[in-house]
Amino acid sequence: MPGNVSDQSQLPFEDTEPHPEFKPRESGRVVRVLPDVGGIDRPFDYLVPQEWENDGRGDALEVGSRVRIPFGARRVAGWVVEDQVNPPEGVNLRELTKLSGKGPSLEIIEISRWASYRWYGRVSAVLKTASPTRNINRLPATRSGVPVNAVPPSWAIKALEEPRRVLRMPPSEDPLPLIKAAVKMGDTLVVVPSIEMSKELSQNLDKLGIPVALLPDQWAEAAAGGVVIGTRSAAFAPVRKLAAVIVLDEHDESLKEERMPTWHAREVAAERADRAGVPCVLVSPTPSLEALQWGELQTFPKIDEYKSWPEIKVIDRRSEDPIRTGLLSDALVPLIRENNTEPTICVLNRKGRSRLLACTHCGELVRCDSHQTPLIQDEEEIFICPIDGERRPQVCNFCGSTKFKNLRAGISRVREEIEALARQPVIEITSETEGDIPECNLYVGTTAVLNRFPKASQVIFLDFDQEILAQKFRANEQSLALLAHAARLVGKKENGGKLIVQTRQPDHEVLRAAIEGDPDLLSGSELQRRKLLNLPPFTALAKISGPSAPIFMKALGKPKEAEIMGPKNGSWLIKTSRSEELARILSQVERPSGRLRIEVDPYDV
DNA sequence: CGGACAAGCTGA
DNA sequence: CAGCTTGTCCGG
Repeated sequence: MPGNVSDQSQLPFEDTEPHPEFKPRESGRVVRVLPDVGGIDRPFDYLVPQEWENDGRGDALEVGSRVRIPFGARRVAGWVVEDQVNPPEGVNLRELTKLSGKGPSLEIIEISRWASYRWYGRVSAVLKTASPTRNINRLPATRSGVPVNAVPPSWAIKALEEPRRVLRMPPSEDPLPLIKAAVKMGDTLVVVPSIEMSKELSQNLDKLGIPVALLPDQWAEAAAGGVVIGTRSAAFAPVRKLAAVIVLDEHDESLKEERMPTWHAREVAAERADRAGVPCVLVSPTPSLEALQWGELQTFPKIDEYKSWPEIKVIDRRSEDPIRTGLLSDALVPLIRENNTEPTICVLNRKGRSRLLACTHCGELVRCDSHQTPLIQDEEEIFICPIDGERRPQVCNFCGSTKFKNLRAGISRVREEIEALARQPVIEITSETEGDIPECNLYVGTTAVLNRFPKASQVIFLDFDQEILAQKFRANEQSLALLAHAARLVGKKENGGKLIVQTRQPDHEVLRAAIEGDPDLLSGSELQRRKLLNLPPFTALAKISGPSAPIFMKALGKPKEAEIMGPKNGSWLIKTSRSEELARILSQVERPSGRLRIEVDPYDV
């Protein structure tokens, strides 16, 4: 993970120096307010109403306070970002309208400004995530200093001894001892990738008598002090006196914000720890290359790690006849007919009834006229463009035939096939599946299916080559992380759970790493590969897209520190050797009006 | 972002 | 030229 952006001179708006010899003018106290309005990234000065100084609101008003302000013709919310400022000459100051409540502290405002510079975006967008969801006027009693009786295991103590620690924790190991060890040190921030994990953790800590503020709902409790747990946005959570920072499953993609600025919770959390001078532990069964670059790796004994990964059964499909067997090999049949106490989960990363169709008559692929992308077969008789949702009847564009064969089966069809082969009901689950899932022995779904079950007796990857051959530069890393995720559902080797992987590349390093329970088998070669190809974490990337992208790129010119690629499908890539350089180059361009998306550190190019 | 105001387009 | 759309500017 790239280092800190220490040069603060480029930050979105200038801090004026504190004013030791500040003289209150007759006109009264003036604060600088950043409006909570999309598209605005500049603070404005306001007068604090005279009566506020008498009724206590003046004392409550501080940097970070949420206020309402008159702004042009309307009233909007905003954050006080500076107190007791000397406004520029010749502006007619207006008065604050309302003190709405507490907001992010100066520390959080500063980290927000850093993040908006580091990932190119508006400060107000970040401050929004850092703010409570409802108005908070007073804080509850503090939960700091709750005694923790348990003696932490030595690995947990060791993990917290290093300022920048990467803890490779085997898939089925419990992170709770680490959190307890951190809580012994003081107020701790724990960032996790999913709501489910944050809830489970907070319940487990509650059981131990350690109360937890669960973000984003319990902002006030967090600000009062104690242990704070939450998903991505919790990287900006208030913590009273930060003593340690822990990021669980730091490799998980959901820790990255999708909207602009595209900040990564792992890096924000690490930066906070760094600024506070407290230890930061990034935990993962399969640490990201970014993390390995950033800190000191700590692992469990090899034998423990090996035992924590489940048994992995590889079904080598190279010798099979793909026409006859399709996605389901003969070796799979007895496995899906099994009945266990926990369900069997089949994973296939495809959506829709069918993903790739060809005309049986002329062999032409079914594609969208405007996007050239393969159309999805939805209900019978209809093709749908995955990009704009345009519908088209099932007629070949070239020869008018109405018969098609599917070259790659989608989930719906596979479900039917599995059901026939397994002789028992199968339920399909995708990311769109909502609500309670009926009880069943066999499920099939996209990778989203893994998030729906805490346990499984076996997880079957129907087409693992789809994962390892994906045209993404992180495909290998993501594939191993996927196996680690599944490994958690089926448990350790001694629990008897199994992962079953159908592949034509049984010797692939991703599979070898999982089989041996040794992520080093992948990360070593992966680091080399990335270095050779000049990819992150050895370089920094930004993807520029949107209608205003051409204007932005024109204004950017050709900086000599950057390599510019594109345009490809209307978007450009900017590559520099370091993220500091990238942030500096981007910040020097005047932002054009109109829609523009700048994705710094994209997961995929 | 959204309002205010200005400049361009349309229809009678 | 009213009535409407589209564009540009600006907010303390």
